[in-house]
Amino acid sequence: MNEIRSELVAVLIAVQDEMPLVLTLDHGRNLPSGPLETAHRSLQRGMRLWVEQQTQCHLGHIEQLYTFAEATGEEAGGQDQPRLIRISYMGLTRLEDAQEGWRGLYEYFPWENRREKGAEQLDAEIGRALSQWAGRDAARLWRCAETFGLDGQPWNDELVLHRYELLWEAGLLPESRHPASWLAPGRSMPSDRRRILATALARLRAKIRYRPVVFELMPETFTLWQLQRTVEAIAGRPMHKQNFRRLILAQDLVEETGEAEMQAQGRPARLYRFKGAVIGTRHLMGSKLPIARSI
Amino acid sequence: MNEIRSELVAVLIAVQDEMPLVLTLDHGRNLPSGPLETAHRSLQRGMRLWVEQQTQCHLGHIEQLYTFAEATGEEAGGQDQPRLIRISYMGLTRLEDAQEGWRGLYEYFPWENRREKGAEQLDAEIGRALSQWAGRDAARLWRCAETFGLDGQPWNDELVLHRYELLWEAGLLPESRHPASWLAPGRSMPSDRRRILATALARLRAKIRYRPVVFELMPETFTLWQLQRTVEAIAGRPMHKQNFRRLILAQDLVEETGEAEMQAQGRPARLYRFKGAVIGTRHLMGSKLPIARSI
DNA sequence: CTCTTTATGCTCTTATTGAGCATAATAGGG
DNA sequence: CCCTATTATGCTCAATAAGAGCATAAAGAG
Repeated sequence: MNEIRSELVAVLIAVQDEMPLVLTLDHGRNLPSGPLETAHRSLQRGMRLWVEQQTQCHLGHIEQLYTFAEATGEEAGGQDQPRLIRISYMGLTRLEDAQEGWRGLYEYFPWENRREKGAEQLDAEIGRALSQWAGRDAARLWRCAETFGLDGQPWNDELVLHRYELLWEAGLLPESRHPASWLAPGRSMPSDRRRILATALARLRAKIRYRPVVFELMPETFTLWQLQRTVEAIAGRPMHKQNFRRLILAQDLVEETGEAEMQAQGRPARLYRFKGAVIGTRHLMGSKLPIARSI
Repeated sequence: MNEIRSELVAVLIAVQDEMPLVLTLDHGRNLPSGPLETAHRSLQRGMRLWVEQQTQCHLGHIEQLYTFAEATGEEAGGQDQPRLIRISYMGLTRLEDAQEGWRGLYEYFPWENRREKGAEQLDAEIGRALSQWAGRDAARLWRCAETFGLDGQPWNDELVLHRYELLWEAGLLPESRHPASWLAPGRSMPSDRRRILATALARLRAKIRYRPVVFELMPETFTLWQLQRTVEAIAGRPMHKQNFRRLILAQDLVEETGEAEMQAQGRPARLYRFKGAVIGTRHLMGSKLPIARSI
């Protein structure tokens, strides 16, 4: 049995101004991390207390992501010995107003944000670089097409981690083992931290489809349009407005507050609140969303 | 930074005679576990090598499950210090013939196997015990109904872990903190090992819906009926035969070998093989299955 | 040859999803 | 006050997918 250092890594996610944000340190180059405390009954509980103490954010849904091991100290290689275990967690929170350290998640993964027009051009550039890497290797070509929705393949928004790993293998990231000359745009992070971020986004996109965790990112009351924009922010792509309402309302997840929100223009929108929170059974209720897994 | 002991725990799963099996030690009371080796590039790779060396099983799909922490040594309590980290993995494998140590997974979770008639009676017993625990607490009652499909609620086969935890809380398991007089049937395991098993089954049931991992549990060639029985073994419930074929064939996941299997009786069934294996892109291909998430 | 058994093919009904048109309620400008 | 721009909400229709059952095919047993 070996002696091993260990730490918790937290990926805290919020949504503001229709953009997903993540809490970072060191000018966006690092993620919050801290020592492992098992005094509290469970890792998850320890994680929650630690984060809430450090950041004054109240955490909603918490989810363990992945445990990484790293050969640390003596420059890795064939060394058999000392190492570091990193247990990563994702936590969702509401952000009242602009705060220190929160950065746009898509700064790290520009290709994952497909809500605006710029997407096609970036796709083309990445596609070119990938096909250069793939060469004539059929398996590679197929994998690129499936992962990035090239050659008429549909885009699957849950493949965040697959895409990150493919770019890494293809040498298109600064953190790749052998970086190519052309690099994909986007802010990088040292070590495997950006990989942890990718894991978090993938998990969140998957989760949001079938568990009502979006509401953890919303204010107490909200309009259906705000809810939709939040879901779109996470899914990274636009959805059909009327169908979104239909699905949400059909599921009996929300109830009207009776009030309406006045904006600058247009008909006022009704305000809703999440029903599940009352009974405290949100971890069980489903929440289907009209995000096609692929287009 | 604390010094922490750590180990890998493996949940190896196979399917034989239409029953899911798990590799155990110590007469079914323990799971294989071993030291953590990070010499190999990644935990996952280390896990694979270690398992294949120990068991002579070739592992197909491998998936990290969860990392648990445990205050070990001085009887836990408010102790702040030494502890053990358990990183659990699930691995799928093919089993040629009967081998030492493999036990039926449903021996540990009889209530998860809903393919035979006995299900209703067990449901009723568990339902009674649960409603006694819930008393007049509305939230508890609601949770029991949702989790175990009581009071007309649909049964959701992915809630394996939820059900296990609910039984634990309700004191209906030997490993519960305060066991009740009536206990749910099923083989138990010390510590949190049965919880790890539940995590594995939940993850497998979820995975099998959208990634073609079933094929890792199948022989090279198989009939559609065998495939269906394997899926049913994992999902724990029966499915509609004709619709199963329709869905599988529509997805272009398998191809005919041209041969047929002769059984004792009836028309011979065509043999198929999994197509994805050839290109090695199985981790991307979808595989929708006609298991309704709930009935 | 007939009956039993299992495999396979096909249809019909019923959700569910995708897409778009139509109407309602507000503000602002003439 | 009326007209227009703008956003919210309601509703319909077509395309797809899912659930359930009947019908036919191909084998062995008697």
